[in-house]
Amino acid sequence: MLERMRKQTTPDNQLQVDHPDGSGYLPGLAIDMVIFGFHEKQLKVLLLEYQNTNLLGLPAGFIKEKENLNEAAKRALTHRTGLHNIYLEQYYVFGDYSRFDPEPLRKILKSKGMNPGDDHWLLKRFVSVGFYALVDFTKAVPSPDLLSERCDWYDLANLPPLMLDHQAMIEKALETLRANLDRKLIGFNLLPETFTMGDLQSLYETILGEKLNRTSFQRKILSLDILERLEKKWTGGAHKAPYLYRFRQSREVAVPEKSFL
Amino acid sequence: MLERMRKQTTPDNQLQVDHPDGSGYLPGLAIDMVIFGFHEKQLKVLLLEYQNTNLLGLPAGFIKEKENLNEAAKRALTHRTGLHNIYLEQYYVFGDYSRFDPEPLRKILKSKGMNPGDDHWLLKRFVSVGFYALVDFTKAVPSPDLLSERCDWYDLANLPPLMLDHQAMIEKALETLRANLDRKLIGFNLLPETFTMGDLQSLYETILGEKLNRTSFQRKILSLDILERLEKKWTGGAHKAPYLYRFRQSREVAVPEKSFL
DNA sequence: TATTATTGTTCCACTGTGCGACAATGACAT
DNA sequence: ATGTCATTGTCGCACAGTGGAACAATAATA
Repeated sequence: MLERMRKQTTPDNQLQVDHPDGSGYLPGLAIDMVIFGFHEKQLKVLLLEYQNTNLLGLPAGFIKEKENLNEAAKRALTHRTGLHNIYLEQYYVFGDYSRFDPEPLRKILKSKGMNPGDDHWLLKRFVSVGFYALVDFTKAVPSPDLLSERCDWYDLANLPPLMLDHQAMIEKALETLRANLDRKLIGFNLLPETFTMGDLQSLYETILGEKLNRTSFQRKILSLDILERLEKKWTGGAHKAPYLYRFRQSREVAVPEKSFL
Repeated sequence: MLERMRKQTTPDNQLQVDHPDGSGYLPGLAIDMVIFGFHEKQLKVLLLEYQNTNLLGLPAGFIKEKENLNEAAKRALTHRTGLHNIYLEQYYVFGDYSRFDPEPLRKILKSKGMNPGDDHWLLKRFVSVGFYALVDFTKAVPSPDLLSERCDWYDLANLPPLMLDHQAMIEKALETLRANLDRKLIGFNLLPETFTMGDLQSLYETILGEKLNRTSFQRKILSLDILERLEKKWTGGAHKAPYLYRFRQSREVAVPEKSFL
């Protein structure tokens, strides 16, 4: 009984960085994750900071020899955010040879007191599968991995310089999110469980990068019959209090739709 | 002068199948291609047939150590169809461990007179990047690869049993094509250079799997202002001859659009 | 109690779509 | 030649969906 209760989620951060051949993982294949959040009308991205290197980059992951690719991505996502059951989707494979540049990783490993040879598995060419995830900013608890010092949210609109091609990876993820936003109902994954119509609209406006008509937006969203209206919210604002809504469907599944905006 | 004229497209089929470690290629990573064609109101897929094995499968490819992933896919596509400048897009990475099954490949290698050991590189686990391509059926010249006996078109609506998870790969490719069809203008890549409005409509109907209204379809497509009307066609049919149209834009680039159907 | 900002809702003009109608046409049969 | 027939190009109309103005309701503040 007690054993069962004490049982922790495996830390599973036991990446064999010091083992030069990376045994146990598929060689040459990595996962890079763009984890989106939304807070104060701004899109956020979760980034890792590596100590003493001035380097910032996307959370990454590797695939175990007998593990599913998508499971490996879920695993990495859970470790960075503490969250389960998150909207997560492959969006592109970054496979250009020109991506290959071992220097940032070498710098990071050295900062960890290692002196990896040129044949260290982390310094070889990687093809990287890009995933993006949509999380509830208020629930995520960012935590760094073995190689990094900090894990924190950054404003998407104001990103610092990133290592390798991570900037381009984020841009492509945002493109994909934009394209999917009006075909699937995935936006809700970025909001807390209850929200106002204004919250939802400003989320859509931020992602799409354009103003939307207030009445049309409200009418369209409500006509989809996916929201449940709750009691009034009482904001601190000097104005009529808006209703709170809750998303009806399981927040996981994307409802296939004709473009609805 | 003559040398230049005689110069052939590199056969480049020199896959080192007999070399047990597959040197020169990225390990554990493959490309599988769903090549779509359209003929007589039917969607077609290009499949490879392996002699004496009763096995059918999708054209595949591997990535050279210093090659871009997308270039490797282009290379494979060109070798199977003889065509350059074809619409080609990544659509999903198949990375489940359960895909791993060396038996079909072993059978194929044996049929080629080889007796590969369990550690032969082609018998290891592969993660496969799925691409789909849209080609002009009338221009493609299917040709098999080193391991296969024949390369031919098959009716998508009536597929024979396929090896591994290739059936699911095709289904997912079709889903993606469907979703993209009304956001980008990629359908034209499946038609010859000139076509009638009826051809175009039946292409859309076949891909989407539903009847479309004739007058609305015509009005919508023409309003996009992407077609050039040519002289009349004269069909053998006992009815009014339809106009021929030609796609204006480069047939390569997908025009981003709000969903237009 | 008045003011102010925001929200919920209604209304109306405009656009786009589904669909029926009809004339035009090209091949074939008679 | 003439009539038949299937298909195509085009028009018109009813209907639905959208953008945007307008207005009343309301919650905090002055």
